[in-house]
Amino acid sequence: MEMLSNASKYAINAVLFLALDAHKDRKIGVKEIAAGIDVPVAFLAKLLQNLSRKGVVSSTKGPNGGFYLTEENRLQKLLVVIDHIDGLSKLKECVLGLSSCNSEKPCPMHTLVQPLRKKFLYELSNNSISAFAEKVQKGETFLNY
Amino acid sequence: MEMLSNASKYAINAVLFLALDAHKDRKIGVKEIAAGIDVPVAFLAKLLQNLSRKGVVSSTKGPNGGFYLTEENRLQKLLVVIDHIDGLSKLKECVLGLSSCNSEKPCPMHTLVQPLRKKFLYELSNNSISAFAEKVQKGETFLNY
DNA sequence: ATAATAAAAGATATAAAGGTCTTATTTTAT
DNA sequence: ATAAAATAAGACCTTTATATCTTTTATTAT
Repeated sequence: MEMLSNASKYAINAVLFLALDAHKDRKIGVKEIAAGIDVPVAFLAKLLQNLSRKGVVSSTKGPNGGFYLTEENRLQKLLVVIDHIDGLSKLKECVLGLSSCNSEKPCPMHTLVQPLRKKFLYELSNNSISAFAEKVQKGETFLNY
Repeated sequence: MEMLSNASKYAINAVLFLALDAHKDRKIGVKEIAAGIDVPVAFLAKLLQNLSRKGVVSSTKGPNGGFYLTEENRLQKLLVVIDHIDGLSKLKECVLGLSSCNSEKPCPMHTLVQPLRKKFLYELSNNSISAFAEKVQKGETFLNY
């Protein structure tokens, strides 16, 4: 159940950090973000550049530039972050690596794992970045770096 | 939800293969196992040596030697295989990598992930190697390599 | 005893993930 | 226009996981 690469973890943390702290007129530089979420700055820069190219986050260069989220960005499901960084294939392959495993011919772990994965994917593909951020703003969940 | 390393996947496959096909008087060499489950033979040899040292599987050298499972081996929970290969720490750390995350101060993914992990760990720590193998023998699950 | 067989052990190689550093490029304020 | 600030891009380095190869040790059958 180590589900996410460091890359995806960092990216999700950064996106939620931006959702909470950044706005169109309050852009945040990668150094500040990296310091804020305690991850390697150059590595995070790469991830944010990727997400920016894919339209998951927004950015502008130059003085007072930085990363931020538009309304459109915020409405995206959290799963798109994982999708663009790690891809979803690993989340869907047989847990034992069997190519023949499926619901008709389930491997010995399939009936255990399949419902868990389904729940995981369902929640992350039905809740937006905003939705997760709001749970933090309401004090229901926490991001203490 | 890529939960297991290749090493753990290979090891589980090998252990279940042994549970199904090997006995005290029908030991199986690593070449045959690796061919049987379609994994790299030298890599699998290392894994089985580890598991043998830890008492998860049994082995004897020389002609007619090979790997097999004793009754004692078979009664162990499947989780011990993962534990000895990958360790369990990764299965228990915060999915977002936050050291401060716990049930009192849950991260935004904690309430989703925690029950899934709990279920996963519960089943693997309560069902023996035999139990998983029997589901295959009964035709309830499948191992088609 | 000896030869053959198979695991055990150790050294080495390759690939992928994680991470850093340097050089553009774009934007803004002066 | 120019300098400064920040992202973008590309090359590079390190570590871990994956995988292989060679040598040693133990066991068995002859």
